[in-house]
Amino acid sequence: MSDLLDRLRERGWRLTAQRRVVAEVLNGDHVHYTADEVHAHASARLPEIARATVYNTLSELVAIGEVIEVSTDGRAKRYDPNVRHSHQHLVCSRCGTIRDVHPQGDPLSALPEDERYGFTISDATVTYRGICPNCAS
Amino acid sequence: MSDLLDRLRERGWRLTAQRRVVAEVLNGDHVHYTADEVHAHASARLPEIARATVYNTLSELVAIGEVIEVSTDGRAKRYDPNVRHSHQHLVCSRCGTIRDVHPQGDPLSALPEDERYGFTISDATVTYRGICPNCAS
DNA sequence: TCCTACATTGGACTTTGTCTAAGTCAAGAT
DNA sequence: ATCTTGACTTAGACAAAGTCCAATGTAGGA
Ligand SMILES: [Mn+2]
Ligand SMILES: [Mn+2]
Ligand SMILES: [Zn+2]
Ligand SMILES: [Zn+2]
Repeated sequence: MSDLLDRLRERGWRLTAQRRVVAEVLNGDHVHYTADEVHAHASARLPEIARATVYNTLSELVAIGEVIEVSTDGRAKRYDPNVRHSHQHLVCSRCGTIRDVHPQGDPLSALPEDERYGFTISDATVTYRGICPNCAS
Repeated sequence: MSDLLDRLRERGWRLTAQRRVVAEVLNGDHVHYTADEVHAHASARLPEIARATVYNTLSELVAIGEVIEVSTDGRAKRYDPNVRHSHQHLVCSRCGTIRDVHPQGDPLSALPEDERYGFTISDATVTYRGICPNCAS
């Protein structure tokens, strides 16, 4: 569970107070915050941080590959610091809770050649949906 | 390739001029329009149709299961009249073109029991991403 | 310490979608 | 054929999520 902040320091990323708190918010397992949630958490530590800065920082983290953008529904995108192991997501249809999952096998190999339409395919993302134990009870 | 309009008539759906043109727009293979695109196409036939009516109609079509809502990116949702055969999507990362695909096997069986976190899983959607032949050349 | 290229800010703006109150109409009943 | 009525449509206000910009601030190298 290498810390996002550590990874950024190693890269020699220009480190401002704002970028630091954003990186600190994006830490832990199964973390999938929206930009607004990141802003809310960051504001607790650095009240004057601007919404635009959170968006800027998240976009840059995604661009350099240190954070993944996840859109599980048609709502706000979520930001995921778990880039170490490629993974997929399991989402509760009711409350929106998200868990990281690691399905076996390669979904890409399940797609027949005659259905590739000449595309150069680079990636397959899988989203599992269901009801979490909390919402079921 | 049963026509969406036919399916709606069979259901005894209240048929207005507005609903008719929306259903006519959502016809064909690999059709995945955004609400705005549906509105644009519908306006060509019925200029006074309101944006809200398009949204209302699409929501109802989704609710009764005659159209599927697809969100491949974090942008606008897309509406898909192909509900006959369950399918997945192949998306061009550059131009956004979408093709229907039918991968082999059940992605659900690839998810180990110990990674289900007590969820009752009902569905798995797969999105393949790559560059289409048009964008590659 | 100074400089400056890069980061931050607040607010306007855009895109996508929802909501409501008032007007219209499809289709069953007479 | 006309009436009736609940369902449908409309315009525009509103909301959520995200982008853009010109002015201002600052991290980090010289
Ligand atoms: Mn994740
Ligand atoms: Mn489709
Ligand atoms: Zn839940
Ligand atoms: Zn393309």
